[in-house]
Amino acid sequence: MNTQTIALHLREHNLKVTPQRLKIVESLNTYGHLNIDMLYAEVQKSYPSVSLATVYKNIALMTEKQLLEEVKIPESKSVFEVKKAPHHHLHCRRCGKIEDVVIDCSGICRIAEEKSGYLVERTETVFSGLCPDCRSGS
Amino acid sequence: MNTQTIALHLREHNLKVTPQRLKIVESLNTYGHLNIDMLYAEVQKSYPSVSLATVYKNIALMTEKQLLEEVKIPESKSVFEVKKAPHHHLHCRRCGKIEDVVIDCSGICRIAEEKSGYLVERTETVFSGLCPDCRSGS
DNA sequence: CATCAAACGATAATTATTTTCCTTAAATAA
DNA sequence: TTATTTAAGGAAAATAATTATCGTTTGATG
Ligand SMILES: [Mn+2]
Ligand SMILES: [Mn+2]
Ligand SMILES: [Zn+2]
Ligand SMILES: [Zn+2]
Repeated sequence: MNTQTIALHLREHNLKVTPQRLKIVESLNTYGHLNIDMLYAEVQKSYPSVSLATVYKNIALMTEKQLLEEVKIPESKSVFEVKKAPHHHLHCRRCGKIEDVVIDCSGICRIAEEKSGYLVERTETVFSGLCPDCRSGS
Repeated sequence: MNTQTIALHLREHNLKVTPQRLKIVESLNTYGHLNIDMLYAEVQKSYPSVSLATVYKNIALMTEKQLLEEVKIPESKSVFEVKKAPHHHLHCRRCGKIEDVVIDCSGICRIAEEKSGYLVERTETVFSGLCPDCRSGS
């Protein structure tokens, strides 16, 4: 996703296109999943005078507008990502890496509905363990 | 789980059996999943002079000792529960109810491993939607 | 009951997040 | 291009959440 596309998305949501916002979204495009502190550090690289409040305000705003999404990971800080098609997450307990994985969960989802009587609209799964690198002791 | 059993569990982990701790665990037994504020309010009912710090300290301690477990729910505060066999959660976006559901996830778990090369040790799923009550407009 | 360490409550300190308010800059139209 | 409008930025204050400190109390043990 390039700058033009990001700008377009911001405008679609009636958000002004500012360099700080572009940088936030670009950082997320580059790294996938970042927490507040990492995001602040990234933006600071390009805009040393950026305020932490600006990062907070923009993340909150863009998350509200469904441009970004918060992912809650067991035993660690929430990370944010650019919203995309529904998917699930892998989390390495050793190096902290977070990766996407697309899996069809309709099966267990249907079972959950049958067992509980709930109407399930959304399923979020986090698989925790060891990534390939950390598995092989490297 | 009765008071004696809870006391036993506390002692097993070298934790002194205090009325505040008993009340915390009893509250979780009664309500299943509670966040910090609800837990503090519950303990206050029996011990009006309890300190919020005591609740925080005990939750942290008992979670470390694996007596309790934190559950992170999308778009809402973390809740705590007494640790039990692995299971998943249902969350009603309307009334906030949180329920357990036992589902075999070994299938999608294996698929996640194959797709990613990760070694998956733990799978946490939160199904969000509407509980039976909220479904039927009540 | 006496002893001792752990836990408690009160409160201070720290960390995280949100709000305020004035200045700056993006969007839009002249 | 420039002027106007308004949202967004930065700095700092305010608030919320969590953790640490410390003197006192209490549970465990003998
Ligand atoms: Mn993702
Ligand atoms: Mn549960
Ligand atoms: Zn790893
Ligand atoms: Zn409900």
